[in-house]
Amino acid sequence: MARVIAQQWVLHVDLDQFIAAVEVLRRPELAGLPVIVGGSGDPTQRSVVATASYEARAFGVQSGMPMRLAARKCPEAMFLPSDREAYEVASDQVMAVLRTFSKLPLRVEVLGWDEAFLGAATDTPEQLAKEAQRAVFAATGLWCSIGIGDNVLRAKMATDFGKPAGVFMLTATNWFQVMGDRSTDILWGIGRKTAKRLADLGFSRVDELAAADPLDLGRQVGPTMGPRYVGIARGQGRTEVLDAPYVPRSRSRETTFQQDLVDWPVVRAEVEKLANQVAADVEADGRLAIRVGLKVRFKPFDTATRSLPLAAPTGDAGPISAAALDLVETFDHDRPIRLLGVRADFPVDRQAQPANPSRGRAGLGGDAIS
DNA sequence: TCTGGGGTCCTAGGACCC
DNA sequence: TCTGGGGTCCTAGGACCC
Repeated sequence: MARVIAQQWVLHVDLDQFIAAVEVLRRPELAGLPVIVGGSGDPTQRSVVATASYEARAFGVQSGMPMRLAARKCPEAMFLPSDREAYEVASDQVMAVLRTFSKLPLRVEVLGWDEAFLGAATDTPEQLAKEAQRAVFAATGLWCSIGIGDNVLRAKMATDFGKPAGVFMLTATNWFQVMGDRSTDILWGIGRKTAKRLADLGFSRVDELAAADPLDLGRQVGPTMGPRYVGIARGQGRTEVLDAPYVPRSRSRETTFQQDLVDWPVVRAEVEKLANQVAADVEADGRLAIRVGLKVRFKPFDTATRSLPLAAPTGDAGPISAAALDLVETFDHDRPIRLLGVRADFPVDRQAQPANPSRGRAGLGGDAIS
């Protein structure tokens, strides 16, 4: 008798209102109330909403929204400061559960604090998803939603339909039925700007973009991006879950000042501070930087960046901050500064496979685009 | 827009070279 | 100087994601 091989599935695990949920866990009296987390917790300061609880979202508060605006929409909310360390601890617990809860061999690809792909060969993916939800809740008190797909893109897109605390499956079979008439900007990798550009070219809906000729679109938006957008609209994506460790391409630190900087010696001092932090991060990675970049955001909100190769690869604060200070002199000294940022780049190893392509831009690939 | 911080990747244009 | 035709590298900016 032929041995039946279980089907390969991708599960996308996404914690529900993660940051707000972690805050409510340690302050149970906040349960059921509108909670908004971001910045220092003072909604009159320059910052944005990191996460709003479902109760706060009912008032129109969303992630990424300026805190001042959130405070206007929902003045009775509890405003809390963002506490990275607490979220990292909670995230590590969740990822540890995902690596161990099942007897099946699983691949785990971490996408961020509150997201991961699971790769598994099973004929009962819904059952596996529910086991994962129960295991995460039992260990951490946090609920997650899970999207199941035949590749990473479909799994990722499925999750939103399962929220909160549910499971949803999206495959080649129901992709167009579920997604076809939606606007392209809900797709992973297509944002507001690109959706507008595509709409101007006649592709507003997912099914319209999916029917486009990849090479034609490539001529209009670039040879890489054209075929990629069409592939995304068709629901195509990588089928393997990559559990290789994440290898950063760069390290950066930036600060938005509560009052714009106008005093150049202060600007230099802030750049040096940031450069020293970046150098410490580089050193902690045990790697050598080859290039340093400086980002300057002027009043009101226009941003410029400049960068310089280092004379020799280094992890030392001396040359990194010297390069950042050289760069700062090339900018306009007469304009108030809202933000400063320093970045160090590592060499790109063209041999190495992207260690974790789902960080940053959408990590697609896999299926050929025909 | 009142618009954070930490990342990744792609593209266009200029510089440079033969 | 009335100024070729690539190829490649570097840089800044833009778009996107969590």
